[in-house]
Amino acid sequence: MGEKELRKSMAVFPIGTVIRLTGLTARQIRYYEEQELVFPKRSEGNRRLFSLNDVDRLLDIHDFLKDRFTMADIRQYYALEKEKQQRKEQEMTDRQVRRLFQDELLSESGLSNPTVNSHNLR
DNA sequence: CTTCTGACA
DNA sequence: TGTCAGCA
Repeated sequence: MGEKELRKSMAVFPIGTVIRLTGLTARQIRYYEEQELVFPKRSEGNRRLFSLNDVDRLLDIHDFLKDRFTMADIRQYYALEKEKQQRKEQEMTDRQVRRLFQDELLSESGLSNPTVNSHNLR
């Protein structure tokens, strides 16, 4: 995760700030969480802490609801989104594994190390 | 003063 | 979804 995504995922806003940022009511925000559409973190005092991503998601949820989608519809939508991103993450790790494997083969065959290379080439 | 959970005249 | 109660 890049530092940019990291900042967007930092849970730091109390519900009051989110209310001003989204125009939604506390009731709506808490209800969306109750329906497992958003998962804000909690402070030590059990206060909800939202991230910028949470704010975006709340707005998206509200739009979906406005377009008459059900809570279940929205939950499934995010479930699919999660699977897609997990596939991408898996592909990335696969690439990393392949790269490491290739590096090992190149290293063992002495074709990647310039120092050893110039030596073996006599 | 702000937020939280639970409940419903 | 609004709103009020009683806490923390």
